This record gives sequence, C-alpha cells and structure tokens, in this order.
Amino acid sequence: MSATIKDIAREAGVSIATVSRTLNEEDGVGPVTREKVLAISRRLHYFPNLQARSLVAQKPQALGIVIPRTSDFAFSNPYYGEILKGIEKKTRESGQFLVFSFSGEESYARMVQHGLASGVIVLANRMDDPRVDEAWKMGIPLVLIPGNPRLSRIPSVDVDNLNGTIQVVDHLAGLGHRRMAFLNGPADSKYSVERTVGFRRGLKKKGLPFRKEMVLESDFTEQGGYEGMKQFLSLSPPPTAVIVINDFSAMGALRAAKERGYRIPKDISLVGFGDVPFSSMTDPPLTTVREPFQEMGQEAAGMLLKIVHGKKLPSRHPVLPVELAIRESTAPPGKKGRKA
Amino acid sequence: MSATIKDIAREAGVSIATVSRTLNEEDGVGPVTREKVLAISRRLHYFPNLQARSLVAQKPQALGIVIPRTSDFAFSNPYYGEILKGIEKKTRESGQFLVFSFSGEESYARMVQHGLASGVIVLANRMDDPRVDEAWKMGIPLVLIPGNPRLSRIPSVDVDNLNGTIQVVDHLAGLGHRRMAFLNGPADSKYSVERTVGFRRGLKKKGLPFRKEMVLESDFTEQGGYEGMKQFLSLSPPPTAVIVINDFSAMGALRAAKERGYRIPKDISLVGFGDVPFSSMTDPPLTTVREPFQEMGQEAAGMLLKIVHGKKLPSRHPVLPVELAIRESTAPPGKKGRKA
DNA sequence: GCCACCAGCGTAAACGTTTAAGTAAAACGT
DNA sequence: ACGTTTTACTTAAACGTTTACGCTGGTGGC
Repeated sequence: MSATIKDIAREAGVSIATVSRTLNEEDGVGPVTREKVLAISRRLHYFPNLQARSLVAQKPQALGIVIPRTSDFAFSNPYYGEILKGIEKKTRESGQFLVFSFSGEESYARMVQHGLASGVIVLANRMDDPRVDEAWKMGIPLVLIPGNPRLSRIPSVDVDNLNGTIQVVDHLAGLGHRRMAFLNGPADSKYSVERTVGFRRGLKKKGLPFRKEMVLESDFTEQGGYEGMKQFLSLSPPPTAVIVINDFSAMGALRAAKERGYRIPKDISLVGFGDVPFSSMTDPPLTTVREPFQEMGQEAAGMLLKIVHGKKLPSRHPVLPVELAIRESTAPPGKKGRKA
Repeated sequence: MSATIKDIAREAGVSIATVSRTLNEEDGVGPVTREKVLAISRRLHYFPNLQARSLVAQKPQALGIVIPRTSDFAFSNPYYGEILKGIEKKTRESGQFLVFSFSGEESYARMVQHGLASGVIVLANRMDDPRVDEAWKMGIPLVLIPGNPRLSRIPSVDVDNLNGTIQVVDHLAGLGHRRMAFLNGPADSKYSVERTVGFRRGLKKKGLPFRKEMVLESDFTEQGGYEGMKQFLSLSPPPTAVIVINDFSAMGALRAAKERGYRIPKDISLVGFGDVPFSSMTDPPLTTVREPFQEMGQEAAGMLLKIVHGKKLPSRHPVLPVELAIRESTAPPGKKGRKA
C-alpha cells in the first residue's frame, strides 16, 4: 500500500539504513544524500509504519484508555469528553496514539499484553473493580482518574475537592449566608466523601454550625438534584444557600426552586461543581467550582508516559487546584419570603 | 516482557511454526504436541503480539474513530457515547481494537497511513470539512455517521429522520392535534433539513396546513429549546403540540412551558428526538423518537470491516428505522386555557 | 609517506509473527 | 513389497523498522 523505506532506498540508490537514519534525523549521513532522501520520501508520501517501529523498539506507540461501559453516566457527562481532550492533546504532542476500550473483561490488561498500548489510563472505574488491581500487579502501567484510596500504590490524578468545597463555603459565608445546605452524591463516591469533609471544615472555619439535616445524599442526576432541593425547601426555615454535588444536579435543584417560586439568587444561592459547558447557559448562570478536566487528562497522560519510559514521577498522586467560577446564582441572602 | 511463541517453542521442544499453527487452530499438528503447546502457552500467559501479526498480515488489527474536537457538543451529547458503544461491541466481536483521535490536521489519514488502523469511522464531521474527501480520494476506507449528501460516494449510516418525523405527526394528529409547531435545529444541519421535510409531509398526509410561523430555527441546546418554546407560546393561539429537534432542546422547551404555567401534556404536547437515557427521567417522561444509536455504531463498524476485507456492501447508505417511544408528554389537546 | 581517524555509507541481525516450501516418517493402496 | 499419498513437523523467508557493526575513502598529524 503505502511507500516503505525500501522504496525510498531503491529510488535514491542508497541502503535502507541510510534512509532510516535520515528520517530519524540522526547524523552520519551526508548533506547531499540527506536532501535526496528527504525529497523522495516527500514525493512518495512516505509514512513510517508504526507497528514495525514499535516491534523493534519493544514499546508500542500508543496509550490505552478504558472508560466504564456502564449505562449510567458514561458520556452523558461532558466530564469524559473533556478529560479525553486533555489526554489526546498530550499524547499527540508526544507522537503517541490512543487505543480505546470500554471496561469489562480483561481490557485493562489486554491492550498492553497484546502490545498495542504501553500503558493504560483508567477513567472513573468503579471503586470495587478487582481487575484494576490485578492489572497493576501484572506490571501493567496504569494511571487512574480519579484515584482509588484502596489502591494507593497506583498513580492517579485528582482534583482538590477539599479546598474547592471550602472555597465555596468561604464565598457563601462572605456573602453573609449562615444556613447552607449540601446536596451530596452517593456515599460510596470519592467525590462525595471529600466534599462532605470540605463542607464541614469550611463551616468550622467560619464558626458556623454543622446540622445534619442540611446534608442530603443523592445521586449525580438532574432528577436527584430536583428531588433533593425539594426536600431542602420543605425545611423551615429553608437554607439560604445550597451547594450541589455537580452541575447536572444543580440544574435539577434550580428547576425545583423555580417551581416552588423561589428566585435564584435572590431567595436562595446555588453552587455547583464541574463547570461543564452548559453551566454558564442556565438561567441564571451557575456559580460553580471549575474542575480542570482537560488538565487532568494531560497530567494523567504525562504521568503514564513517564512511567512507561521508566522515569520517576515527581508525584504519584497529584491533586489539581480548582477555581471558583462566580457567576450569578449566588448573592447575599435576601428576605426569606417567597416570590409574590 | 511478555512470552512469545519462541519461548513456547523452546519450552515444548518444537519449532515456532508448530506453535503458531497450534494457536491459530490450523490442522497439521498432532494431538499430543497440540496439548503440550496449549498447556505451555497457558502457563506462560501467552498473548499474541498484535503489531507483529498485523505486520505480516499487511492489515492492522484496529479500526480508527475520529470525533470532532469542536467544543460545542462533543460528548456533552450522549449521542457519541452510545454510538461508540455500538462500534466497540462490533469490533470486539471481530477481535479488532479501536484507535481513537479527535478531528483536526490529518487525523483521518494518519491512523491508516501509519498502519495503525485499516479504516476510519468519522463521527458527525462538519459538512464542510475537506479532509474527509481528501482521505477518501487517497483510498482510505471510511464510513460516515451521519452521511454527507455532498460526499455521496462515501459509505455512511443514517437514521430515518423522514419517517420518524412523519410518525410523530401521525401520532399527534391521531390524538387530535391540529396546530403543531416544529422547533427546528440549525438550517445547515442534515437532521434539520430531513426532519423539516418529514414535518411538512406528515402535515400534508393528514390534510393539515403548513404555517411558516409554526417552524422556528434554533440550535441543539437546552437554552435554544427554552427560547424557541417561549416564542411559540407568544403566538395566539399557541400550538397545542410542539415537536423539538432533540431531547436536549425539548428539556428547555419543557422548562419554558412550565415557567409560563402550561401543563405538559394537558395544555401542550411535547415530542423530542433521540431518546437518550435522561429522556425518560424528565417530568413528565418525554415522548420521543428513539434513534438506534448503538445499532448505528454496530452497522458502521460492520460496514467498515467489510470494506477493509474487500467485500461488497449490501448497501452503501443504510438508513436505520426509528421508533416512536410514546411516554407521558403527549395527550389529546385539552382546553386552551392556562393553569389556574 | 605512513598510520590513525572519522565521516559516510552498507550489511545484517533483530523484533514477533505468519506461511510457503521442504522433509522425514508413517499410512495407504494394489 | 513397492510407490504414493498423508501426516507431522522444520526451515526459512517475509512484513517494515532500527541499530550494532563493518567497510570504504579521504583527511589529518607526524
């Protein structure tokens, strides 16, 4: 099909070794032959066969990505797409390709054992998936997003949920809020746990009391946010500010509040997590904790490349800083009354 | 790293050819040697090196996927995820892997020219991207989702937007609706065009008049649906049923209607397109045209495999049937008045 | 004018696999 | 019992690279 170095060599009247050296920009090849070879390789539209290259290099030219197949959120969450973009950017820079699979069976290991990928980035695996640990023990280079506290030996990339949540509480307290509620995610989610701790610490820091009726467990869905918000609104008095586990759920919370006649942010302030593209398109635009998804992907890819190349990692578990994107869903608490 | 057929051959005291034949289940190898080889290969955890295999087979063991990098919808739309699942299912069945890239530069061609993928599935490329045509002319096997009318030589997979929309009009007319509106997508989108035609034909079939104020151009976003619905509601009289270009926008339309005090489906019936996971989670659950995303992915992957293997395609441009998922957002038109 | 050196290039082996061609022994037919 | 086919295997080439090593011819030092 495609031209090979053999074709170029024949055309240029040199050996394949000279062609290889020229194309890899090694020295030991004269300027005249160099130019001739380069001209011919351009003319023949030469592309190196990466499979042959990885065969001799004993290292594949690609990284693997495993994404949960589970029907729940996979992909309905922009989360994955943004992280993938980050991974792709980094791998492209280093000339690597991406091999892609959904989780299940032995996909963690397969890609590496078949020599297709030199390592694998595992996105949001279930905390209890035993295959990840197995793969790691087999010597498969792995990086997890997010990290798994039970598998602390495996490198991972995380975001600073703790400080992010503290910043949120700071922001709300600074506006004058004293009755804040936290609509949490599922208890077994890492993000839920970390943000709960952040919520408590934030309150403590500001000298505000922690009330257990002000924390509700939910899922990550829009519907979950809707129902959680309804519950909060049935408290008397209801909270003046609600922090929601993610922007999806925050949309549901927004819907519930509006439905009950509460104005955002006049009556209730609302904060989400994520800052996915649509977060700024809600009405009003959502104040949210911006999670650096793309940077997470880039970082993970960079780490995996380091591991694969046998280099030391500066940090096995980097935690990327988050940033509060203050928009229009937060304001000082107003009069408690409902809309006319 | 991993064990090779050489290791197995040495261990078993046979040649590598025998090992290869055993593992590929060819005959010409005795039952005793066969068992011995299989036992050893299991013991050594042998995995064939796919790069070496594709090198000699002159055919890569993977398909390429290109996804638009554009920030708009990529991945915030479950669309991609579901299609990917379908592609992955098919490729896994046939033992192929997936190589993955975002669109841009020469990624259509690169994966194939580098010998990593034998063909490429291009997802939702911009209608005007010239690189697709270039790649096709270079002889790169391609399948498009959805098809591009300007590049009719390139195989593609589509859904039956036309009949889907006609079915919707049928359903609504059957319930007794006579004033239906269509909240369209961007005019340059293929889906918009096809569904507009379907809308008009559906009306005609039922002997209903087409009124141009009953069609509005919008984008695919939630916000677009919200604003479009508001416009429809400002008509007098407003439509009794609204068909929205996708479920995302339908959610926005739902929000607008509720905000204005209209009850769905009592006051207004609402229909979307897509049937993504959250469509059944809205309040009320959305009646929508179920697009067979996963099947599209499987079909595309199957076609690409056929092309790559030099087989004839039964059809170059299959159009998959859609199905109306009737839920609770549609009902016979009620009294025109608003909620109390 | 001799030797050493180096730039510039070719030869060949290697990576892990498949596969055509070859070979020895066993099975078969008559 | 002899030739022929079949069975069970080995040898070796090939896929497209990279790379250690070897070979030239020219340049330099002395």
